[in-house]
Amino acid sequence: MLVVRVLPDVVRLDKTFDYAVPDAWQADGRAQRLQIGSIVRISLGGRRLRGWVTEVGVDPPSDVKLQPLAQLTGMGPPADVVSLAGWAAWRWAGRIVSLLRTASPPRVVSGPVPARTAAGAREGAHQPYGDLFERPAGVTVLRCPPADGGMELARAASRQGDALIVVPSLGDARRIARELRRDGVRVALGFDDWAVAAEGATVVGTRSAVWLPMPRLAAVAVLDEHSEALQSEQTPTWHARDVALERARRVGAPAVLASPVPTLEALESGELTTLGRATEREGWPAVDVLDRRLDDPVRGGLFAEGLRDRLASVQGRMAVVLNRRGRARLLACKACGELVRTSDGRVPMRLADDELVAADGSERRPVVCAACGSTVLRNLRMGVTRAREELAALAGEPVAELTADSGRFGDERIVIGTEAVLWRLPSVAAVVFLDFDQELLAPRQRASEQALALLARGARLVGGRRDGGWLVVQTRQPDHPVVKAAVLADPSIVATTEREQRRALALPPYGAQAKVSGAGAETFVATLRAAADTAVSIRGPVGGHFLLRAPSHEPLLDLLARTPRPAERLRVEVDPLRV
DNA sequence: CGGACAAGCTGA
DNA sequence: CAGCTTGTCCGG
Repeated sequence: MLVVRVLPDVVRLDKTFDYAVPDAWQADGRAQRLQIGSIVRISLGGRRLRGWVTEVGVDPPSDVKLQPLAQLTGMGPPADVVSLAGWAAWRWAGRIVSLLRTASPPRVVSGPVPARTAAGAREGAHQPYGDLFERPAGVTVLRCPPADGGMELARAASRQGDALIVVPSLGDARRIARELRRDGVRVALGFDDWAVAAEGATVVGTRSAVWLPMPRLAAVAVLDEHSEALQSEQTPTWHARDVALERARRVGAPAVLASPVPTLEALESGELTTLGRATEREGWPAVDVLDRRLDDPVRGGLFAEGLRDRLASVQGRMAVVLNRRGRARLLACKACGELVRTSDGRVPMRLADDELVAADGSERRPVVCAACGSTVLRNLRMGVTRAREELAALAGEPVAELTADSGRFGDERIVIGTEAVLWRLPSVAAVVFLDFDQELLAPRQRASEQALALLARGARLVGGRRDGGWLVVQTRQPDHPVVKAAVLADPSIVATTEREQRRALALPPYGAQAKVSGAGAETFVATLRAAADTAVSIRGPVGGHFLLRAPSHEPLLDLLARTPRPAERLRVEVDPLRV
């Protein structure tokens, strides 16, 4: 009698059960189609449930009488993806069921789709990036300029055979898939083409594409590796970059992580390649830094002295960015214009009663400017709507307003809004960051990295130096490494300073973190504390959550994996992007 | 997870 | 002691 082990599709259950394969299935071929990952229906405790086969040909336990499988629903993630899901469940302290759901076809796939013969891939005249995948299997980090859309890298990957090409957005995926198909490459575009991928194809898709079946994976490329869109916001908070790298490692395929602003995680995982100073400089636009400390401190306002000239001189559409959603308000000195910050300059301070208090509570001092000793401070906050009116007055022309959830615009030349303008406008001649200090001083561990990524996004929108594009950055910190990196088109400036700081503080990737929250957090953390693992430190509760830290992932993840979870809801975020 | 069943509490 | 809540266990 053939017995299979099945994991029911119930997250909280997290346990396998054995089932007998009905004899009739041998005759009609269903038994032969059963394999690891197959999706079946089972009855369990009187319920009908979906489940995944995790083992075929199990020794039947003698003490229980087995139920028969109720139905073979269709194909599921192949064995290597099931195994990858198991690894990811450990790596992000989640349940394998959540990951198998992500890895399963959205519609029933009863059999593989017949392979259409693809035309031979056309050889391009020039093949940049050609050698990146020829290196002995390993990880290469490609720092390419923002203007690079990644198409040539995708082509280079697909020349290796079936390539996995991961991008942050659906739009990117569609664009790359279209071009590759034009080249004659057999392409599966995301999960809608699950069955195509299962037959063997180059896969192009957003983060979930790392879970598609790829029987002949030959190369991996992750484009815009720095993008936050590559990490799942639901738990487990798996990161497509890390899953893709693990997948490449398992089959010995070469992998390239490409980004104009590679994360430290990427830089730690592979060898950095750049296109050379001259090419990189060409691929960044000119950056105009308007030092707000030089403005007339009494007039103040949202616009630097030189902005009106910029608005007038730029030909074509301009995007004006004012990030204002739930950000901490900033204070500046009315006399010298310096921002009010903690003594190490990293955290903005706010007025609380008659004292200055750091946004993270780490420091308090009397209401005095640290730079000039003045006691008169000014609030810098202003909303987008009022900013639009003032900007229209300054520019002497109509200005459109655009935010993530609202905003229609016609042919106004200037569009103001939150970060959304960088994602919703097709292309512009210039991008203005009205309040870049908001980004530089955001109370987040990755503020610098994210601020530079924002500039890179703006840079892609306006194109390279030769296209005449401009970035205009209003700031009180013109010497900040992020600003310098953009001005000099050299992201390594940020990488170097960030690396030092994160090493010193043992922050990722030089240490592991996990955020624990939810109703069951208290109980869970109590159990963790009882386990007394000296490598793992536990802080909290702060704002309803606990923060676990360890020098590396292993002790932290092993502890999380072996600690039983409480019945109440529990959210464990490993390597959270925002702490 | 959701159902089954046992133990504990309440009101008549 | 029925009727209801709460807790624990188990499913193949």
